[in-house]
Amino acid sequence: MRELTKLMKVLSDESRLRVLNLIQERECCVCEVMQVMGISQSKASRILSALYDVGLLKLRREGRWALYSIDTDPAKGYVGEILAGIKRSMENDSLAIGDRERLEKAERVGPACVVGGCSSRAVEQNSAA
Amino acid sequence: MRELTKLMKVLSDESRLRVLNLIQERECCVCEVMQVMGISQSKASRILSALYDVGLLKLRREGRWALYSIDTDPAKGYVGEILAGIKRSMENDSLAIGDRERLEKAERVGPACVVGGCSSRAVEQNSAA
DNA sequence: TGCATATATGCAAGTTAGTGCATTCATTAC
DNA sequence: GTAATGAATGCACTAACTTGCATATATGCA
Repeated sequence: MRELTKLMKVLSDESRLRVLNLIQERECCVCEVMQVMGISQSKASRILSALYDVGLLKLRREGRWALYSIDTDPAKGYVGEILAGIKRSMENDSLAIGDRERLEKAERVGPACVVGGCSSRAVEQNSAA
Repeated sequence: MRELTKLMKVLSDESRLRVLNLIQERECCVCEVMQVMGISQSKASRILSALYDVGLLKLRREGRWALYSIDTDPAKGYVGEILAGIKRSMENDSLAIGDRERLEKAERVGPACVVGGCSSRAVEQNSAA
């Protein structure tokens, strides 16, 4: 029960749901997440850590990059069921669609670029959807 | 997205998940929920209201009683998917099992009894599960 | 060895959420 | 009508969460 509560708590934040949506699309590094969502590096890192801590993501290190992807542990079928529901609800969501589109164009350039403001196109939106 | 976030927020609290578990079992009134969970009347009412507000429950009035049950709106299939996952995770949870067992013995006696302490057997537990 | 880059984290401030108490509302019975 | 009962809610307080800023850690490269 504690485990379920923790899982649901992590999934109760819009930013985290949006990031989950990205990673359900493909493996991402921290800098890609911050690019696409237009958020700070610390925020992106914390979101990924939170999703990781409850077992939703797995981490693969490649050089300096931390690459996160969905951890499909077959032992916990109920998690997959919940994730499937979330994914389904985001299929037609305009905000989620926009994020996925930006993800296609995202490059693994590192956070420095974003700090400089070159990716200001992807400012965090007030979720009109 | 806002809608999904609101839903997940409501489902991110242990007490609310436990109540959901009860109502997935059968229709409940406020006083039954407070009996089974050993919580205050205002807390029980607020939990049910929260679940109701996001569309998870429907309300039926019978005399002085407010009877809540799962609202299975077919329009939002993703909600059913998430609920199914939650239900599945609670099937083998000891805390949820205990709640369901107490629900079998619960009577619709009204909150006055609980305040007096006659149902003190069902004190809220610190979720050992 | 030293510097640059990608990520993680301690701390502090602001915000939000959960809960008990008391009160109010709504329905029924007298 | 009034009283009683089940449920809902305003208020105040505490706890928990979120986030930005600054800093620390870790890896790669010269």
